[in-house]
Amino acid sequence: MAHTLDKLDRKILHYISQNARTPFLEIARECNVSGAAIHQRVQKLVNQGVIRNSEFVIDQYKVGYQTCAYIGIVLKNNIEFQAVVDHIKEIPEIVECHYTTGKYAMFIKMYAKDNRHLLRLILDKISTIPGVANTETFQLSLEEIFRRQLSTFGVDEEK
Amino acid sequence: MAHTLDKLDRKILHYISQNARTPFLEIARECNVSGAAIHQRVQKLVNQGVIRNSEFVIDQYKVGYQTCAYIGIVLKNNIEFQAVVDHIKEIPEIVECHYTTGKYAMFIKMYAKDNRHLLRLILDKISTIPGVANTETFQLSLEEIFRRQLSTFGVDEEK
DNA sequence: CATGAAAAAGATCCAGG
DNA sequence: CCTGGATCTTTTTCATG
Repeated sequence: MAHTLDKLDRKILHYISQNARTPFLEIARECNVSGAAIHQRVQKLVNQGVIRNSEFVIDQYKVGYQTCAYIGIVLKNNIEFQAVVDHIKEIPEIVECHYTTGKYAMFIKMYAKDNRHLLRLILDKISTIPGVANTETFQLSLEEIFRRQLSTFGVDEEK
Repeated sequence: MAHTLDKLDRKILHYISQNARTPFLEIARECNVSGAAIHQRVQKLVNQGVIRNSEFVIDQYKVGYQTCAYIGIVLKNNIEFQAVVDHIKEIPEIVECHYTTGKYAMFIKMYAKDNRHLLRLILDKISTIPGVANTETFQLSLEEIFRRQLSTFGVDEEK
């Protein structure tokens, strides 16, 4: 299940997970291997699915989305999750969707332009999905304290 | 505050937010402009802070982190947030940290290798931070339903 | 699996409109 | 703010150890 990553793999992940445009040759120099080696390793990691994709991270606040919230969703009894997920997926403002154990059936992360927009999305788009019993909103303050990627890639597995 | 993005800016953001290694020349072809134009636009977006950074997205499950949780944190009265944040930042398994309004003072996202590790992190690392009154954990199921970036960049602002 | 060298593709710079 | 072209950098391929 968990892939075995050696030191070089982890070093590569460390660099490219912080900056997807780091030149492979630069990583190669840091690691004292050839550029081709980095290229082959990255290729392998992509094939193994360890690397999912790459993306430029956009500052949502600067493109007009001033509000963000986590929302816990409680479902009615005997509801088929997948049907609800299908509806969730149709709402572009929702950027993450997870199943949870405990209090809520699902947990989502959603952006909105402002508080009014947030309320409209919850009342008009989410609460009206068949099967949704109720929701609880945890509104995040405008200031995101930090956001980063996990950087302790499989430390302790092998050497 | 919110930057005005025209159609071309949005198209560029659309492509590079899905794949940070999309060649600019390819985007240029799609948009019927020169490669230099894309280059200049991206530069501008970076300078404006609309583009924050780029990253390769790692599959945490494949590198040994089987568990993920959102955790709401309640603080004791009269606690200085920053001191708590400083402690939070020291825990590498925590990948997001936000202030929240309402029930909790803060909301974090944290990865762990397994349930035992998760519990250890909560009890030994988080609960012991001076000022933390209590925490509530929403454990996410192993299967992340989806995760994507917001793709409706400032739609409706200008043309 | 790594290497170095060669070929192909892309990024960056710049003068000009 | 765009363009085309020159130039420099990076990626990718491949034969070899």
